[in-house]
Amino acid sequence: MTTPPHTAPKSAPSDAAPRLLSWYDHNRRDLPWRAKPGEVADPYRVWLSEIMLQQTTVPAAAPYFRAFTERWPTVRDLAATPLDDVLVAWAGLGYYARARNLYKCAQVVATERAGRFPDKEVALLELPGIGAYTAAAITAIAFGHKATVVDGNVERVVSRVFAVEEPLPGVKPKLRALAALLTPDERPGDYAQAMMDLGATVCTPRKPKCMLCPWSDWCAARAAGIQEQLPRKAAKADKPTRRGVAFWLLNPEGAVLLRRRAEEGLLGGMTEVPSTPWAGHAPTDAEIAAAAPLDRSWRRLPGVVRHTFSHFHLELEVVAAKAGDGWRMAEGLWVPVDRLGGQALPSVMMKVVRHALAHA
DNA sequence: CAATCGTGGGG
DNA sequence: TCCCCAAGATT
Repeated sequence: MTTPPHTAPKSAPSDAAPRLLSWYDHNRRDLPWRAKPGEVADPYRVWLSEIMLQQTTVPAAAPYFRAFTERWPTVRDLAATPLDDVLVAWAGLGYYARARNLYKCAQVVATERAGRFPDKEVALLELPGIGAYTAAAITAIAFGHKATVVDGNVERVVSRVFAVEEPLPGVKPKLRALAALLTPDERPGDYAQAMMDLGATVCTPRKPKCMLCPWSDWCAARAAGIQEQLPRKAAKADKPTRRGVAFWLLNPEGAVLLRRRAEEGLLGGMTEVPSTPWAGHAPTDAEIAAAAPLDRSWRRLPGVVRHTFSHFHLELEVVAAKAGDGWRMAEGLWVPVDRLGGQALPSVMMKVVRHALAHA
């Protein structure tokens, strides 16, 4: 990789890593998946936590981690359970491909590797749901082997200390190379977590607390006064709005009609309240009639359910009906309203349920 | 390789 | 209210 002429030479003090580790030792955070000093890390717990933490905040992941590890203490326990139980337990956490890949990975580790995770990045990368970041994190944190962990925190820290002004995501390879340059041979797991802790608590996206930073004395971005502007990022595409109509159908036994979504794609494998397709336009009467699970007179409930996914906004109207005679003709599963908690309902569908119960 | 894939909290 | 963002992976 060549250094652009306008960029200052990259260098770090030789004691950069020891200083960060010292900071880490004095600012240790107590997280549910983190081994206490002297404890041996459990690769299963490290793996599970890293999957849950992908693009997910610590407060959001923590209760799920506790529930999973209590119910499935080992990877073999997880592998022995039905996929649908895992999807129910994951419901609400988002990015459901993670849950499907988590399950696949548990199957492979349990059946082909005797319940033991590989301790090398190249082998970890072969497993479902494990990419460059997670492979490095498991290698360093679970096995104590040197690996360069690069997540959003590390990218931010590195882009600042070296004042890298090229925008993400194009500059990722360069940031990775710089991060590798900083990575020490000693205490690989602690160093990886220290970098992420630094980014999460000190070198934050907005208002970084440079006064508390162990690297503030050599941080190039701080010296230039541009720390709050780094890392630069390419502009994001704006989110379109999609619209649909959801069908709240109750049978004479007080059960509601639900369906299982396709295994792939958005909310793959999760449970839903039946609806029209979600399109860029409000569904027409014909589209509504075509999507209705039964030919009934539907009553429109007041209000709209709004939800924002990763790449579009959704507005759902909800219509309701009593199934009456012939309700068994409808395709799907009938679930008593008081047992909806046992279903793999993603957050958007929980909103629909709450809306229907409040207005129906 | 750009797009896809959730959710909830914070400014 | 709205946009930003969080311990990314997959195609």
